[in-house]
Amino acid sequence: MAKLLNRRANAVAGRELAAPPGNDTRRFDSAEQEAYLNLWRTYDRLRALEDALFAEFDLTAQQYNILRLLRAERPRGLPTLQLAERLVSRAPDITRMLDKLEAQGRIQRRRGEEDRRTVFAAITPAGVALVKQIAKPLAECHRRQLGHLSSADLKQLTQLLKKARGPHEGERSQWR
Amino acid sequence: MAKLLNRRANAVAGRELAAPPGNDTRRFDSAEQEAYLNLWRTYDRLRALEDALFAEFDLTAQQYNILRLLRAERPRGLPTLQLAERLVSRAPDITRMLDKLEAQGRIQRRRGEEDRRTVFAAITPAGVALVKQIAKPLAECHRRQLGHLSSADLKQLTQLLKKARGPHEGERSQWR
DNA sequence: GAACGATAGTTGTCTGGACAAGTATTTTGC
DNA sequence: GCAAAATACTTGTCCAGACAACTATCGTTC
Repeated sequence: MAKLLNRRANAVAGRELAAPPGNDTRRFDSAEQEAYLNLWRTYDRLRALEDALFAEFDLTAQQYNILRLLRAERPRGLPTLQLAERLVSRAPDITRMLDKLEAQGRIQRRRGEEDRRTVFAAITPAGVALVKQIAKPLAECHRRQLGHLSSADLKQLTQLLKKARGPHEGERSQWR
Repeated sequence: MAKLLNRRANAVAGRELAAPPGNDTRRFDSAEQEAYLNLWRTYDRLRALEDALFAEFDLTAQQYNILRLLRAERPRGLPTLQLAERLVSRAPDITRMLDKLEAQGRIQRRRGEEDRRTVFAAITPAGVALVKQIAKPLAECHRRQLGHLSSADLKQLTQLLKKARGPHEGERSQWR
């Protein structure tokens, strides 16, 4: 796009908003804003890759994460709201997400026996099979997403991301 | 959450999935996956803060970004699709987003004169006033989001995020 | 042990995002 | 210079996510 972008940059030059050129922060109001918008953008780009893969299996990223968590909790499963807490992003519609997975035969639900308010969700053999089937293409997808980063970069990125959200994780969060 | 998490960790211990403990990667299949899920989670947490702020002004984050971009392109504005390209995350429904902003009096639209297929969107004085009004609380929000990171951490995080999405930005992207 | 509040999900309903098909205008090929 | 292809949106329609109100069950209090 070199050409197009340059044209645009020129078009803007000389306007009141002009900021010190050669400064990467010129389009941003602060370093915090720049970091946040880059976070958003990077998430959006990488997410698009995953979404395309999951779509092939008629699944969403959140649904896959539910199956992943339930596979680790076999065979008992987890109560609905505990499951929701562990998901990557908050899910006020956890009930309906589980409805769909159940309709697809990928999970099962049953009332808790001690506490009849709770509903345990557990992965079915079909669900496990699906997770297995996705494993390899998903690993390849992760490599396409981030495989170009060195191991050190990956580690550092992960650390910085944790540090960035640190103050915003609840005390009880699984993500602390 | 220390207590709760430990309780759960114990509950899981001894199950088939048990992995080398003391290893931060234990819940993940690869370093790439760990980085990606941390990206997703961090985005989700920080985003929640911004959303709450924008909601006070009856605005979404995407809408604000539209106004921000248009303010930088005063007074001419931008053709609809060029605007969509520059947004942080892709927006197939750019038309309706602009519909709403127009209905709220925050932008104006007019047909292009040279090319009557294009529609230029430009920010109105009311839109500019709104952006100004939000500026201060938003800057505070950004400080709450990421103000706990050092300047060096912020810079490094931004750099790593750019590097991470590098191969996934189109040639013509504004975000290269 | 009945009443009140807390907990665990579920359902109603609205908004926003996604894909695809449709319309108006311009550019291209011959 | 006209038909066909490309461009720049717009509209139809569906599905996912969000908040709030609702139901069922449990714990607590007196």
